[in-house]
Amino acid sequence: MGERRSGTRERIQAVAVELFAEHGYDKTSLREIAERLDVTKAALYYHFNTKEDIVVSLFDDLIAGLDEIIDWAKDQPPTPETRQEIVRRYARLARERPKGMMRFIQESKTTMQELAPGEKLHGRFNTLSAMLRSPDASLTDQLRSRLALVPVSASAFMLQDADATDDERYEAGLELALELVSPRPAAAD
Amino acid sequence: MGERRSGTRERIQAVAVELFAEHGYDKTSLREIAERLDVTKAALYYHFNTKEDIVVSLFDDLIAGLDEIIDWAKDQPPTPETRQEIVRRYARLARERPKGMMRFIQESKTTMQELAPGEKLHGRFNTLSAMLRSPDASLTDQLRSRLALVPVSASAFMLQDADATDDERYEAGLELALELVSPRPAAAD
DNA sequence: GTCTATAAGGTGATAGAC
DNA sequence: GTCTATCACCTTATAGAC
Repeated sequence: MGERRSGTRERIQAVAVELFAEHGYDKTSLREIAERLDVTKAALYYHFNTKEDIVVSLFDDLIAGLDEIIDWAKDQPPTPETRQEIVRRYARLARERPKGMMRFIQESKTTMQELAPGEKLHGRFNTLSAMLRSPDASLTDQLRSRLALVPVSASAFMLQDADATDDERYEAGLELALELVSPRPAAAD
Repeated sequence: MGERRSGTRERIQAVAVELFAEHGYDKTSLREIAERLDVTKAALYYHFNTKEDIVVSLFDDLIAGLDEIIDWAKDQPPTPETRQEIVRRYARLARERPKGMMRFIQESKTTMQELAPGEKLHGRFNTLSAMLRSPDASLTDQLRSRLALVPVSASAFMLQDADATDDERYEAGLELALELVSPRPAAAD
């Protein structure tokens, strides 16, 4: 689809996701987005029909990325190695999103669920989590598999006070996630 | 302070936290809260000066609970047993809050941070997390300690699709949190 | 302690000029 | 592709009666 016009659409997305992550979707007004871009609200409506459409366009991109991982994983054997590779691919995906994207979806679940593609995204995360555990997993293991992707998406802002570079935060998130999907030796006490 | 009048204040809090958890703070209007209680918006203003005051009253209660745990823990040796007991006390605290409270603070961080006591709450969680690790912890261990309390507050809704009772979800959250703060044996592969 | 009525302001969205 | 001007709506909050 030929949408190589002036890049305004992409600039709107970039500014929007940043503001959504910082103040939340509801508290971010179109006026605020427009001001930051030095255009008027009306200009936004040339590129997106509604405010919700902005966030939908953001989610669709992420959903496509998750689908790629799911499509790959469903043909793999359910081994620890596969699970670790899922985590690595997810980490790469998260890292490639615009700043604020993962924080937005992580900290605004309540908002998300009222949006149309929020349901879709939720479903993809469920699918991915299910691939990180065996079908007969205990309740604790189910919870572990659902928690496993959190450090990857959240390390950036969960460690924001820590003295570290973005790369180090990323590595820490990946390491913890890998640990959560790897076989655990008998517990010590 | 003698506030034993009719319990309307408490009913407002209970309804508010439920709606905040479900739709988010911003999307929940005072009209909605009032309707659910079969009173008018103006009646709410007799009990709370502003909408924000409702959420502040909710947070203050939780902060007091966290302070109790912190006060106890700061006189204990920094052993695995102490960390496990912190987790157990936090789990008990979370369990005793009104339904929706933990989900609200977990899924509405963006909203929270703009509210006055949100900062305070954030600080208490930081303090508690610091008590769950050694001062020279690696970045991954720092992340682990920050993640450790999540399953406790989030098991109820992270496992909402699972076939289990509330008690079982609670136990699973506690078990996983305990695992995250307990010494780990050498990794297997 | 709760009501009716209303004020003041921001919001998402649209029409039509350029 | 962006503008000005405007609309209808909903919000938080207040004044004053009962």
